[in-house]
Amino acid sequence: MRLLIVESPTKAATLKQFLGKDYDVQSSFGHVRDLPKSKLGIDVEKDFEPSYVIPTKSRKAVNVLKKAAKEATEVILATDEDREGEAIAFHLKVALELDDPKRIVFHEITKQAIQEALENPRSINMDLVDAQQARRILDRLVGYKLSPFLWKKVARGLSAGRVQSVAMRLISEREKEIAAFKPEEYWSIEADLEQKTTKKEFTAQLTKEDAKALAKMAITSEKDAKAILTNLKEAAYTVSNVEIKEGKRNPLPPFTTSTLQQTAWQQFKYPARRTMQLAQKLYETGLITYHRTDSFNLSSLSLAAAEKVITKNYGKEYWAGPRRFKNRSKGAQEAHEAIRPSDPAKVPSAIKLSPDQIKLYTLIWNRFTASQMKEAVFNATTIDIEAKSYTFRATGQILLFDGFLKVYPMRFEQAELPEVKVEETLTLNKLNPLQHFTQPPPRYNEASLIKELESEGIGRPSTYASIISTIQDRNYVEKNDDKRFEPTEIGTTVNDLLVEHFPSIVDIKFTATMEDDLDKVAEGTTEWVPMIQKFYDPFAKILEEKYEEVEKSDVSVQETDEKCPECGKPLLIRLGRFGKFYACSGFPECKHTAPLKENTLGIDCPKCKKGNLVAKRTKRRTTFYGCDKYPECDFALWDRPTGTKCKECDSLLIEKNKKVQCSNSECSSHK
DNA sequence: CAGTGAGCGAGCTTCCGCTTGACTT
Repeated sequence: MRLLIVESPTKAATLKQFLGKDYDVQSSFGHVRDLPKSKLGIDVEKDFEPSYVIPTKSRKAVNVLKKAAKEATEVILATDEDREGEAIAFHLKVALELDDPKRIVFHEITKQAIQEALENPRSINMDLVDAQQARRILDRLVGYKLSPFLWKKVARGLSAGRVQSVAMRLISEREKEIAAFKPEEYWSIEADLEQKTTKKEFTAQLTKEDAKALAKMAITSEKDAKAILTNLKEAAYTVSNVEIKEGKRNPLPPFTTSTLQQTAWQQFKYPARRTMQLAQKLYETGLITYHRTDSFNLSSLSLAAAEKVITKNYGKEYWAGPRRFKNRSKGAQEAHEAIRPSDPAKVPSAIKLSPDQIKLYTLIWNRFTASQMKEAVFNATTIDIEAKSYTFRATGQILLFDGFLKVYPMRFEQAELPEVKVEETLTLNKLNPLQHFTQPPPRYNEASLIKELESEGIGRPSTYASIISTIQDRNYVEKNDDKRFEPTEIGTTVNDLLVEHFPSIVDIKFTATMEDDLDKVAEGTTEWVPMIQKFYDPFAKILEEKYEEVEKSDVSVQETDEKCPECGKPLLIRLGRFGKFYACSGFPECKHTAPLKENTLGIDCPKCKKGNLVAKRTKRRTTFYGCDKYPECDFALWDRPTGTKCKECDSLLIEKNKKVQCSNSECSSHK
């Protein structure tokens, strides 16, 4: 019996079917050894020697694997072919006390690919393992050195890291751009025109004055726009150019983790976490390929299956021939295929699952199938019309062949234009001046943040969802009513502090530079210890200086003119983990605290009559409304009070599911 | 349904990336 170890139990089960009775196939459930959670675990004085432990979570898997290894004639490590996979193989070797395990890799789960892999074993690539160790150690040093700095200088429980701090910075900087943004007025002018012979109407946009493009015409006020309208009085509208071109639109590549998360957000508003939970189920059920991937690769088998499905369901003219896509994103490791249906012949309508799972499977199936379908073809018409010194332009497009759009619809605005000839004059029905204002850049949502992180090579498919959780768990950001991220006070404070004092760490390019260095380690051209040393020495020195230089009171304490209602000493505004609050300067003798006035609702507490109601959060981040005199008064409501009282019982009215009702469940008007 | 702060000492918070359940809402 030979033992073959992979990372995922689902993959193990699939492989078992291919390998038969002579093989025991087990899974490691990811990494099996890691740095200890409760301390740094790196001896910075001794060439950054790491002390790895087997986390309690991995203990069970390691025991099972140890036993299986003892019974096996041979152990084959078949973890993923990337940095992390190689490191898992190495840690398995150590944890299972293996002498000379075979190391194999395969990219497809087919009989042939597995056979080939088994015939070409190699040993563990220690350069690649070292690159992973360097990555792990650097992340630990940054995270476990900077976080305690924040505890000391801002508030306990905060955190910083190579990835999360840059994600936070993106959000923070976007907010600053929005705050600094000054909208500028501009105008456009459109002409409603009509062909004299057919009476067909269409609209054209003013694009030029003489040869000057619209942007340079600087129509920045109603006065400017009106001046043009005056100039155009009694002008003749003559067609000066007609151009008809055939356009093509190509399908998008199949999904990777990041594009699946983005699209599921755009189409269904699923948070990344939810998408991953659903995808996990689909993967375990055997319906889709592995869902944590950055690769667009498609196996030959899947391409052959796509041909069959497309010709059968849509006709031969919809089959594009096998289409392959290249990944251009930074830091892609491509250990897996793209996310696609395991068996494209399983059309979504034949699947029996929960509605949410079907929705996601359908999306994955459509995207994959469309990626192998013919491009959409359309006619694009451009008509230029001259009126005095001005040029107007009308554009239209007509779909000639839907191609992949049949399966994966994308925005396509069909617009038909009349058949006009050069020098033909048109009737002007109306000129419409339209006022616009330039818009600030939009705040990030889950989709746009993941997109930005991926394009900078920050984070990995397995971590995008957790990055989003982390910055919310730390109260650094909140989702607004549009589900877009806004920084909190504590988030802004931490970001500004890191940007000011540790600019190189929270530099958006930091990860890209690190990856270049890691590549050199993986190639064997650089040693990992000097690489880390070169980073750590200046970092440790700056950190030491900053412990001296930065004063906590400058960061998180503000003085006020107000007096403590309990003891009369001056009140301070302190910044804690959950935002700003009033605190007595006489602490610890006086323990008075209160929420900021601007956070209260301006509604008196109906129970103690002294307090004011304020929105608060539970530990699970759900909002409730309580008395600001807590703990003296424990009045609280789940739903937002309107500020008016019930006519029947004098209790507060609340807003529930967009309807107003009485907060008193005993009251006859409760419902 | 409810936190946060100071300073003394204890003990604890914290990173990223690989993988699933075992928990409870």
